[in-house]
Amino acid sequence: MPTIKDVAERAGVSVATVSRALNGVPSVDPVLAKRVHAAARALGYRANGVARSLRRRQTDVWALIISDVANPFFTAIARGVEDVAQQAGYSVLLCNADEDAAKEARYLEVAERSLVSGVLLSPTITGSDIGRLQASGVPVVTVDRNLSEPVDSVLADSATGAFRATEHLLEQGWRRPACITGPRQAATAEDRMRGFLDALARHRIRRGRSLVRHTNYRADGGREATAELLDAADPPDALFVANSELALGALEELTARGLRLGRDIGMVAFDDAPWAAFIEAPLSVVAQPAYEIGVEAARLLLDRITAARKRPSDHPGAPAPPRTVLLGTRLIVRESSRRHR
Amino acid sequence: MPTIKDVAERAGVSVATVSRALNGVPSVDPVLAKRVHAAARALGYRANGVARSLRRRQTDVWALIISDVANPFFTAIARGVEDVAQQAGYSVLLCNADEDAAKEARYLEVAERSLVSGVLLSPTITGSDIGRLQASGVPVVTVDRNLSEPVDSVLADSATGAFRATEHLLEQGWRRPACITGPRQAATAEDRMRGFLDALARHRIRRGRSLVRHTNYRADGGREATAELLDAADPPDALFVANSELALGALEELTARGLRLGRDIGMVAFDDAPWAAFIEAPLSVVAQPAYEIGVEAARLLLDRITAARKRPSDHPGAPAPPRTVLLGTRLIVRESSRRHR
DNA sequence: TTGTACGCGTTATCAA
DNA sequence: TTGATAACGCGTACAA
Repeated sequence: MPTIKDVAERAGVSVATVSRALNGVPSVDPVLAKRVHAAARALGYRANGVARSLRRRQTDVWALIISDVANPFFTAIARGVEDVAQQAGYSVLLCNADEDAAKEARYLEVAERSLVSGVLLSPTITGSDIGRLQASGVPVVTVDRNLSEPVDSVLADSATGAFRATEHLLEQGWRRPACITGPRQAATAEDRMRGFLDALARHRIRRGRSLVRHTNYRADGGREATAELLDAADPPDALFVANSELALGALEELTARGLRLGRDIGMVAFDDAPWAAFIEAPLSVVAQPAYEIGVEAARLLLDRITAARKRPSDHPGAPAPPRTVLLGTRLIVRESSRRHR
Repeated sequence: MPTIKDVAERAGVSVATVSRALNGVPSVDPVLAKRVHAAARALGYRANGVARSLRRRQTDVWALIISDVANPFFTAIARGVEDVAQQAGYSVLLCNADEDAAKEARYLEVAERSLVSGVLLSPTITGSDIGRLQASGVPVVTVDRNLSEPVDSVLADSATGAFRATEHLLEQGWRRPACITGPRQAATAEDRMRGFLDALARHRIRRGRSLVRHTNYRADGGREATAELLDAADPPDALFVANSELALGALEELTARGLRLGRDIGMVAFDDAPWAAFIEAPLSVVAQPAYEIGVEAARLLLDRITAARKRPSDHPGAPAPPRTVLLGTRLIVRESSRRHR
């Protein structure tokens, strides 16, 4: 691989001039600039990004650490982030924490070591530690889930979405809805359970907590929780499910038992997965604006990065306080939640 | 951020000793090593990955460039790759080319600049240019799709899978199957069409090509192609669809027209998407071993990397010739392809 | 076994 | 406007 030195030799100028010409510094003699570009092209020169980063103490990449690549909700976020990033000249490094706090921590460390210029994170647990990153001045924005410590974040209004979904089930005449939600430490899992419980309380249904199951945010968890609920002494007649992966698991179990949605059991799930409209009884869902979440988060990050550049380590003003963008959800009623007899 | 120098000062040794101690060089006095580790921990030292990479001329990250993050087939591959990578101490940088050759080229360039130690790629088109990477000695393995130039690759046997799927439709009594496949330059799109055409030929069905539609590998493409086929003079009575995204689009169009799978029209699609079993008429599919593809590809890459390390730029032997791993597919028959009357 | 000193490829500073 | 040169932080010959 040719280096800047090779280009300099071939163009008959110093490395400094090459660097300036290639980086578009205006004060370079156009004639020399032309020679430099020609030489670079002839040699197939490509700047060594690593050396550049070392010197600039910053890279043009962001890390996007999501909790589960297999979940279409998160990949939609990724697209939103990516579109904004590309536009602004950044590349995004997508990391899959796989709902595993240890994996997440590893990626957080990689991000730190690699001098990424920003991190977008959907924290596996509310206690995820971004302290080191923050300390080294790397802007962090959380998506989908927030942390216990305050930090820029873009969230959907889970609690309200869950409340409305549950209320909708109740209004349809289902008497005993249960809730299958994610791990206790996941912010969204708590919020959605909260919305569910509030709706039950509002309708004077007692002992709501006994109708809640916490599990991992994956299909297998959804299946197990469904089985457990149905095998209980007083089984539910409807399900509020906290994401589309869990819904897939619930569907499996219901199908295995020959239970038909909308007749034998009602269901609403979070996330409008691409398949939701096509299953036997099309699935009613709480749709989150996933792509927009990605876009907004990327904008927040961009803001922080440019703000940091303006205030380079000395401090003519404290950094802006953390901002939270809360986006609304939309209840899409299809067949699974309607009561047929 | 503390540097190696800070650690050295605090431990009362030279930077060389710190480097050696932290990298586990055995010749370091255990006492000093202990002091070094203590100092590092106390300062919260973390090696600057960029500086390290510059010096070592290599990083411990791989780039995995996939054609579409929203497609569960590719995310399953990603998991396979990741599991092997983690095990071997590598991080994987997931890049989403989004079926866009230009985006893919950008990521290829990022990979080159960032000195990743290996690249896994599902090429958007057979003509994707990996020449520069290869020239700089970065091992490349393609997954799912191959390139026109020979290179390590892990593929599923698309043609055979397509052949069997089509034959299955014919055996079920569907008379006029059509094929919706991906872009002309995508390797899998061609292979699957080939398998389809071979099956038609075998059953003496003429003018097979008029029953093929090329489109992008996304839901919107699937929908359009379906509409076009159904509106044609002599519409098909069954569909062979080349991936699960296209299938989603086809499903949309069929639903909109009130056509029921298995009664009005037959269908088999590539890829056993998580939802395939749950739609109204459960979808018959050609399942590809996606996770295994990822695992095998990662192993191939690992092989190349270690081989390259043993033969560091001098050449006591030519590099091993490109290897191709071809994995089998499995036809899963559900309801959508069975002929009901 | 330890420390000194150099080089990795860039960018940024400074003097000319 | 240009060029020489000093960093950036780390790993490693080489000498001690």
